[in-house]
Amino acid sequence: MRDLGVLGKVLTMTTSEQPATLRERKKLRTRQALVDTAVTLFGERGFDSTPLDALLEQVEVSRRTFFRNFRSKEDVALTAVKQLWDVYLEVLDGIKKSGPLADVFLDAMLTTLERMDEDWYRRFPLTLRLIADSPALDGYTLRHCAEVQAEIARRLDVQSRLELRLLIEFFVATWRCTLDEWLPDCIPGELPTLLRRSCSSVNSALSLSFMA
Amino acid sequence: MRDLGVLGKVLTMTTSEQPATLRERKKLRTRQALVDTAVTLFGERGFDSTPLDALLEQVEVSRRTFFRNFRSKEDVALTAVKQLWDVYLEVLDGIKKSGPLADVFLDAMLTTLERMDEDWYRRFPLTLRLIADSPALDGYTLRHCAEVQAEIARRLDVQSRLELRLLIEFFVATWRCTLDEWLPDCIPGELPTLLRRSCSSVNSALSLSFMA
DNA sequence: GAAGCAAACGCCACACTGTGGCACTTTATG
DNA sequence: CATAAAGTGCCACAGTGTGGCGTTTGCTTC
Repeated sequence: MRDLGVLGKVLTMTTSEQPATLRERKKLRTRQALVDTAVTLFGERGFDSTPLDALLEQVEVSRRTFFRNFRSKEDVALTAVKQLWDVYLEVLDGIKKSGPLADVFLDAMLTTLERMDEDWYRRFPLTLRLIADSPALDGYTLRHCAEVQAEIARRLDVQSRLELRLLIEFFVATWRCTLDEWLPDCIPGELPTLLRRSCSSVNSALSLSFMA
Repeated sequence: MRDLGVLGKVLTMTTSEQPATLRERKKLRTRQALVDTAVTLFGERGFDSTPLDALLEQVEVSRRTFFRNFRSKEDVALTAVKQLWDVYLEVLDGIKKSGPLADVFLDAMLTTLERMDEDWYRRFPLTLRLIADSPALDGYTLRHCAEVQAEIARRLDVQSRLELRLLIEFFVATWRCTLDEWLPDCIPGELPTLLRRSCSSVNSALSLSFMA
């Protein structure tokens, strides 16, 4: 529970395992409060222009406690993003077997999207808007993606490391492009459709030419 | 000269246009000193563990002056990266005409690499090592890449925006993979070779499968 | 249930980054 | 030479993130 790492589970909300001890439940409750309040508060007042103290005041926690749970102001804002990739890595471990890797990556994401619960689908779009409005948050997110990509590569075993690295980069890039298309409306049911479309556009994208 | 934007020319070292006025030459001299000292100083003591004051003290500039020239500590460290993309955008404007876009992107980068001077090939590897050692710097770099990508997309005109966006993402991702392969030795002459190899691996990467 | 223990918390002080105000110096210009 | 403008330095401040340390709170064992 002292993980706090960029990888590794951040909040155990997806598997809904209730911690036995009261202490851990309390701790988890304040973390949840911080996450929820952060997304809404930053959404109202803007991430960059909202001091961390405003969040701490509202949730009534000291700064010391906050930084024991999150490594930075960006960290708490991006919880939804981290949760997605945590689940994705779990899913990938479960289903990686055979066939084209590109399909495996896509299927894993589709499965991941099915696993996320309603609350996540409420917070995730809010988080995406925060990212779109704050370059600092965007940089932090991209960095997180890079670490996830390295983790994916670490768990797979193929002939060419370069080609594996490239494929992972392409898949995550495609995912991010898909999110940009999803962003305006953010209808949960459309996300898998958009992702499939993006993936099926990859080949024509590579052979793209100038307009006539 | 008051640009300071993430895009747009940072230092006019590539085209070597001497500013007429003494004032501008002075200013440029301090900027050069800051850039040079930053790369070496951060290289010796580490980016994260070197306070900005150490740099200011060595160059003998006040903090106020520094922040008039650079927008952040990361900014001055990444000058070489920014210069590369500045030149790339220039080159792209000059040669974009017809044929497959993927080839255009690759050719533009090869031309760009030819245009960079010896001093840049000295500073760029140092900068890459700084990035590899500092997550904060890495995030900043990725964010800069994203802005460059948006700028490239803005300057081109093709049928499908999504496919264009994808292709640009893929190219830049390929470039970053190439840099990782180049990093250990950093022999200038090998960079074009490695880049060509990465680009020619794209298709096989997309059809990658698990090991037998 | 009481004593003891460990985890979590709050408070305080500090280092570092980045910004704004204002006075002072230097350079360009008439 | 005088004046305006650009550049600089100094000072103070807001915000983020860290470490020390005493105190509270929940857990454990008798």
